[in-house]
Parts: sequence; C-alpha cells; structure tokens
Amino acid sequence: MRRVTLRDVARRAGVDTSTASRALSESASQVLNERTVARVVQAAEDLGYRPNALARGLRTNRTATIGMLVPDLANPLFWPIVQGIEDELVRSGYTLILANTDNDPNREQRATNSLLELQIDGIIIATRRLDHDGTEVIHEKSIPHLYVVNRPHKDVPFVVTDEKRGVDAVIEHLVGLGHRRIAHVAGPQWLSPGKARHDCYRRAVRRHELELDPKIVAIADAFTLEAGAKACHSLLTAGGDFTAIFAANDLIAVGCLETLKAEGLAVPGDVSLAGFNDMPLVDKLDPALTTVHVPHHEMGVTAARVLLSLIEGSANATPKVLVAPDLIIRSSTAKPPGRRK
Amino acid sequence: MRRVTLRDVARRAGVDTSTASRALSESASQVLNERTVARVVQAAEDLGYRPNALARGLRTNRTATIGMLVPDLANPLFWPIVQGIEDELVRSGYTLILANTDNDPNREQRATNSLLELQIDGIIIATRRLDHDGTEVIHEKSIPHLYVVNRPHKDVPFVVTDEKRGVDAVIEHLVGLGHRRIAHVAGPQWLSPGKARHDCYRRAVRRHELELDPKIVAIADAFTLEAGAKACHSLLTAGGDFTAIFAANDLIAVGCLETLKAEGLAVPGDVSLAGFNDMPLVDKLDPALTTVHVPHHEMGVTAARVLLSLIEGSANATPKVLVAPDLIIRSSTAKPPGRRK
DNA sequence: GTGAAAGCGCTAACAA
DNA sequence: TTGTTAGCGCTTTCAC
Repeated sequence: MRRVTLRDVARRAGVDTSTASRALSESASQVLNERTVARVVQAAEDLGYRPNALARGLRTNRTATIGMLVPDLANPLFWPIVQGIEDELVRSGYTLILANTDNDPNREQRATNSLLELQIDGIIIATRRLDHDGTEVIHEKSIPHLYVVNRPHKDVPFVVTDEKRGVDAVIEHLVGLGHRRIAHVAGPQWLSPGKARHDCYRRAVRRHELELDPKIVAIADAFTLEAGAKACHSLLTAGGDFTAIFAANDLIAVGCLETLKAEGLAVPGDVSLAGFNDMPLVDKLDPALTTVHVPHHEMGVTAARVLLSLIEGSANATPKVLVAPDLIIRSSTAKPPGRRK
Repeated sequence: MRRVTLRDVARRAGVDTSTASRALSESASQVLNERTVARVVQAAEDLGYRPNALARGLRTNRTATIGMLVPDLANPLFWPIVQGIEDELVRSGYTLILANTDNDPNREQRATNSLLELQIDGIIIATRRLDHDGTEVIHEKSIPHLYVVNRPHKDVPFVVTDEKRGVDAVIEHLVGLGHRRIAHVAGPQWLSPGKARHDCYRRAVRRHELELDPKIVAIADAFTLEAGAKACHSLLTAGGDFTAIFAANDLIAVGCLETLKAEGLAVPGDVSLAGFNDMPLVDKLDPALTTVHVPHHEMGVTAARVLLSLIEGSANATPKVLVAPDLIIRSSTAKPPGRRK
C-alpha cells in the first residue's frame, strides 16, 4: 500500500500534476476552470490524498512549523504558556515542535540544531539560564525568534513577565502591612528569574528605606520545595531578624512554609509569606498563599502572535512586551506581630 | 546570506556531493579515505553546515520525528508523561512534535492530519475521549502508533495506567479502615478514566459485598475542582449515607474537600477522602490527600521505548503495558466515625 | 486555463 | 575509494 502522491491524484483526474497542485491550493485554484478544480478535489478525496509537508517545505522554504525550547517541562509554570502558544499557532495553521532542554547547555545546543534542521519558520525560546550558548546560532541565522518568560539580554525580541512590577507589588503590600524587615529566599542566581527577583527585591527594599541585611537573604539551590525548605532553614539559623519572607517562587514559598511550621512559627501570625507565580493549589494550602499571579496562558498567546507577525514581517524589528503580573492577596500575609519574633 | 548546502561543503572540500554526504554519515564514512572524511568534516564546520532534514526525509522516508496527540495541555497529568517521552526520544535522536486537541474531535482530526503530513515516523496518542474518530486514519495508515494513559479499544498497542489496581487499592484501604458506605464522585463518563474508575469502583464495591447505592454516586461534569465541588454538593443533598468518598481524580477530590469543609464536615473525622493521580501539592493540603500515585514520567519513558521498538520492528505486533500505580496513604483517610454521620 | 520542465537538498544504487 | 545519476513529492516559472 504505497503512499498517495499528487501524481496519483492528477492521473485520476486526468490532468497534469501542476494543475492538480493548483487545484488544491486555495489561491492558485482561482485561476482554474471550476470543473477541473472539482474533478481534482474529488480525486484527492477518493484517494485519501494527504500532501507531503516535506516536499512542500523543501520547495517553498516554508514549513508552517514553529520550534520551542523549554528549559523544564516538569515546571508547572510552562504548561499554560505552551498551551497558549499552541492554541494560537494552530489557529494560524502552524504546528508546534517542542524541545526540552533541562537547562542543560548540551541539550540546548542539540535541540536548537534539531529545530533548525527541521527548517522551522520561527522559534520561541524559554531558556532561563543567563548564559545560553546553545542559542547564539539562532541570532546569527536571523531566523525569526522570540524569548518568552525571561530574556537573556536587553536587545532581543521578547514577551516576558514584568518582574519588577510583581516584586514591587509584594514588597509594597508587606510594607503597607507594617513590615520593616522583609527576608528574601531567592532562587538560583544563574537562572534569570532568580537573579531578576533578587535584584528587584534589593532595589525595592532600598527604595522603601529598609535595611538591606544579608542575614535575611538566603539563596535556594533550585526552584523547588526542598531547596526552599533548606534555604528557609539557613535563614532561621543565620539569626537575622524578620517578620516576612518574600520567596522567589511558589514552590520555594511552600518549602518555607514547611520549615516555618516545623520550627513552630505561625504563618502569618509570626511570619508573613509571599510567593510568585500563583501555581495550581497554592490557594488551597493552609494558609492560602499570597502570591504574584502571572497570566501565563495569555503570555503564550501573545508570544505566538508576536512571533507570527515577526515571520510575516509585519512587526517592527525587535518587539518587546512586558506582561503585567498581579498580586493576589490571600491569608499567608498579615500585619507583623506586636513585638519582634 | 544563503543557506549552506551539502553542495557548498562538497565544493569547498573538492569532492562530489555524494562523497560529502557519505563523509558526514556515521556509517557510510567508514568506507571512505580518512583524509577525505576529515577534509569534508572540516569544510562543513568552516561553513557552519547544517543538514536539511526536509530533503533528507523526503529522500529517506524517515524523519526522526514522533508526533504526540495530547487532549489537554492544561492538565498537569500529562506533563511528566510528555517529559518522559521527550527525554527518551531525544536519547535516540528523535524530536517530539506536540499537538493539543482540547478533547475536540475537530482539532483531533486536524492535528492528526498535520502530523501525518509532516511524515512523522510514529505517533503517541493520549486521547481520553472514548469515541475518537480523528485517529482512525492512523490505524488504516498502519503507521506505528501507541496509546498512552488510556486506550479506546482492547486491541491497540498501549502503555496505560492499571486503573483497576489503583481503584482496588483505594477501596481496599477504605474497607480495611472499616468503611462500609463508600461514595464515589466520578469524572465525566465520556472520558476514558472517568468511565474506567467508575466501573472499577462498582466492581470493587460489589466484590466487598457493600451496597451499591446510586444515591452515593455523583458524576462531575469535568475533572476540575469546581466540578468536583458541585458534584460533592449534590452528593450531600441526595441524602445518601456515606463515611468516605473516592474521588475520580485529585482535582475533584480537592473540590470535594472544599465542599465538605464548607458544610462543616471534618475530613477525615466525619468523612474520609481519597483521590487519584497524586498531583503536585496535594501532600501539602490540610489534610494531606490520600491518593493513587501514577508514575507518569516512567510511563512516558516506557511509551517512548515501546514506540521506538515498534518503529524498528523489534516489538511484537501489539505491545500492551499496564503501569502499576500505588496507593499513597496520607491523612485524609481514617476510620469512620463511631456512629453514622 | 493548462501543460512542460526545472529544481528545492539530499541519499543511494550503480559504475568506475 | 569516489563520482555519476536518478529521484523523493511538490511548486512555480514559462510557454502555449
């Protein structure tokens, strides 16, 4: 059972393959005799013809596929983004090719090569590493590309979270509640959100004229619950005085929550706690987590749109979009206790 | 800046394209003069040559890409599976092409076509709908394929959760605790896991010689928290007597938890509650949810392996793998209260 | 309105 | 050991 090709269709319709090709093309079929088109369409249907995207792509230099580099598929953060991207791409007839990089430079490199070899029409990069060699090629090749979630440099096209806005909202909220000593459990500093939120935290603290005490900053090894718990522990043993913790993301926050509870500290009675991302179920914890909600799905949709406009050449050179996150105040933050802990 | 082709490489190395092709092929290069190979490799590197996968695929009828149909990217359940699949495929030099179907027959159909047109070497189908017309073509085309998570019929290759084992473990656990009236909040019956778990529940109840009371079974419209909360509500108003609830998945379970709490019922004091899937954070809820852990990542890895063996023809006709889930007992289940609620 | 012909970039018989 | 040749399936000028 051989594959049905355009030649087979043409033969059955009694026309040349070029005519069959035209008949099956939305635009080119306009030029043809109606009856010819009908005959070809019928033949194609009878035979169960399905065009070969490889041959078409080879010929036209367009594949209607978009590649995406994801650092970590296990991170719930990326699901709605990928979904948003996929949703929007499908609406425009594109297919998404996904490549997981595990934040590993080697895999990043290889994945990038694979995508490029597949002659994708554009690429969306969700790397979080600050040094990402694997993607340089993309810039050189001048293939339409877009960074999402985070950006490595200033001068690349991107659709990213407005980290500053999110962090500022958290700190302002805590300061508004009366907190003066706000600790930070940062994420890994070699990952873009880890560094960005840490920087924003420091600037916000300074702006509010609070003391910038290294003893109330801990850095988690990873954006995980376990790393958060460990970092929170070191925060407690460092002996710094604090009444609130701003955690670099929700998983770290939940880790902190575990540690605080284990140490007999009440949240928010003794210590207020805020996270970042608003991942599923954090609103069902006890206490429900105050966090920064990032409209990830929307971000994905926007990213896809921007990339498509880049491909069609209808966008300005390097589009830059900041997606505004919003603080969701729940019950893990409250006024500081009357006296210092 | 034109794309670098094999011809360019060949020209620079002073050989024919066919020789260049051989030099760059792992196997065929064995036949060539070492120095020639070195020269070609050097030229390729100098020029930044990257093979065109389209041309290669057109020629060889192999693309080293695998398609995957996912019903719902928003469902956390699928991510570790996708990750497992991706991890394993990459190890074998394959690339994953993802298509989200939203459980929509139309999108399913279109996505299937797209994948087939891209000449994928195999396809993994994660549909949950019981009637899925969109994928018939795949069977006809006799392209290597594999169902994952759930299967539509008996006679397809699959790597799926052993639903029966999971449900039996839950019911046995509850019966062991002394529960005699175990309610079920089922998932949508047109989705495979919804129906399967419901069926298994009924069989298990019968096996334990408990009463099969329709008043203590409610069906949620969707596998969501909200639908679970609503269904739990209707369970309560139906007036059936029960001391435990087996929810068809974790989100439904959390919905039940909300409703029970709102109605002033203690979990597990008044009612025990168990879920299915062990999604992230359910162990941090209050109470921590007893649930069935499905090794999703491992399932993905297995699925990829099986599909690859199918592609290489080294597998038996229709491989069928049941992945064993395990009951994780946490604090949402306990002995029933002394007297009926 | 339709056909003829060329070629996208690659691989693999077949020759030499 | 290397080159010659053909062709994968499609689109698109160019000619009629």
